[in-house]
Amino acid sequence: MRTIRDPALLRSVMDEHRLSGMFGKKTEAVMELYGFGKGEMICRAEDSLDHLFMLVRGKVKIYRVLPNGKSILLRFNNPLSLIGDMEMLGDLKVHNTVESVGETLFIGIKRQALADTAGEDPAFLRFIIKHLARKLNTNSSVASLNILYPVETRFASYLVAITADEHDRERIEELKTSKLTEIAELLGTSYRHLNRVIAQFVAQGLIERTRGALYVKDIAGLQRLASGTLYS
Amino acid sequence: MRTIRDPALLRSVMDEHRLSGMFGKKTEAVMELYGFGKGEMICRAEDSLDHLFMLVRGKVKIYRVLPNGKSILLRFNNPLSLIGDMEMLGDLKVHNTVESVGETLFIGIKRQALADTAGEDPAFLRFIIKHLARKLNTNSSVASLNILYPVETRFASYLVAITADEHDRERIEELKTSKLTEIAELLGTSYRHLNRVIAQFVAQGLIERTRGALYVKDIAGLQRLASGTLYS
DNA sequence: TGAGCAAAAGGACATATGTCCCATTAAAAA
DNA sequence: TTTTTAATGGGACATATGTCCTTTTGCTCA
Repeated sequence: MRTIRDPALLRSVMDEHRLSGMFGKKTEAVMELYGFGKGEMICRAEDSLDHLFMLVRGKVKIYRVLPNGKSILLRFNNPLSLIGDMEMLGDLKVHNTVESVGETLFIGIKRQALADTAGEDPAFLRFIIKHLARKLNTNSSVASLNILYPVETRFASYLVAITADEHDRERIEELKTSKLTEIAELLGTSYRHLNRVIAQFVAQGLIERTRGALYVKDIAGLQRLASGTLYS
Repeated sequence: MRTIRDPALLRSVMDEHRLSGMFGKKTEAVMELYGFGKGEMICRAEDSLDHLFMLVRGKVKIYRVLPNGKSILLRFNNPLSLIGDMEMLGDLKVHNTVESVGETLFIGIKRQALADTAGEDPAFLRFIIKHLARKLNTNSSVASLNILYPVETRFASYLVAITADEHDRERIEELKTSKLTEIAELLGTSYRHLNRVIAQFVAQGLIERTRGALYVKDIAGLQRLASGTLYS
């Protein structure tokens, strides 16, 4: 982790995410920029966090390691998202591991500063609340989805979500097989099983598979399969 | 839902949960008491909520109904817990159904009052944040637990949690079979399968079963099975 | 271009769990 | 107490998914 002292950049990323003027002056005054490199950990279970981070550039991967050593990928987060809100503001221990996927940039607020200034700033607190509420909501959805639907449905839902993200491009290049393992984890299943489901989708003409890349052929069909369930 | 105008009771329940003086005067001024009867719905999906509720007496059951009609029991909440925090403060739609298990009593704050006063009260906002963080944390734990462990482990974990709640009484009277169906839902499994696991636990001498009631015989053994995973 | 290798896909079998239905037991009514 | 009924438990089989390992594919380098 490196501290980046660059007021101009700070102002720029704040504009980028429409954060300027959203918090009180005091809160803004204690914000600093931090950079993380590829694969670097922002936090891991049992750490004590010293900062509240707002991801403003790059992507992070959030997963949880369980007592038996298994780990489950919880989600990828893109800007703007908060890291450490639960821990810093909810007095909780860190439970999830957060890893920088590529280069990432965060706005950070030190614990002490948080208590002194941001913690008294209603605008800031409401901002945190909105994010927490959104996280909780997504989390609940995904949790019920995972427990009530088979992988087939979840994967269809995932494909729909991803494809929507990717705008009108129907090709999902990110799905190179190195990523399939990751998707399997995200869906809470094994690579083997995901593979089975993919084969089935291909047989049904829903998607095509070439050299490890997947192409969505029939988004409507996938939506039908996902039957209203959606990731987030 | 009935409005209960009883300042003395309000003061009493606030004391009971150490809420007195926790919020600003303005916030306290807009709090009111509401009562719900057995089986009454506090809210259900797609409703628009008019109040933020704090459960101060009784127990509520929170579940989610999914597009395919299936429903999953998310959790039971005891005082002190918040209902409508995500919706009122996070601008989200209601997704979960909240049902009063017996008679329940809530402190309610009207939407408008919330925006006018509580929304500007840092103490109140921090209180909300703590609760949201806690909910999110519980939720994530349960979600990963559900996806990574078999019902056997989850049920062991559930028994340990319940037994701990019940203090040193090792008998779990609430587990009358009418409740077993509910527990099955909570665990995200079928009654049939839960039954199988119970039979197995009985065979292993971990619990005993008589006329629909379960008795924990070997809590240490259950803890071993739960292997560090815990509900909440 | 072909041998060797690594990545990806798939086969076989085991386990976890769901569904359907029947048997058994407890509760209620006669 | 006997009969009826509903609640509870369990059997049989189907499906979803995991694990392990083999086959296939595509790639690299000689």
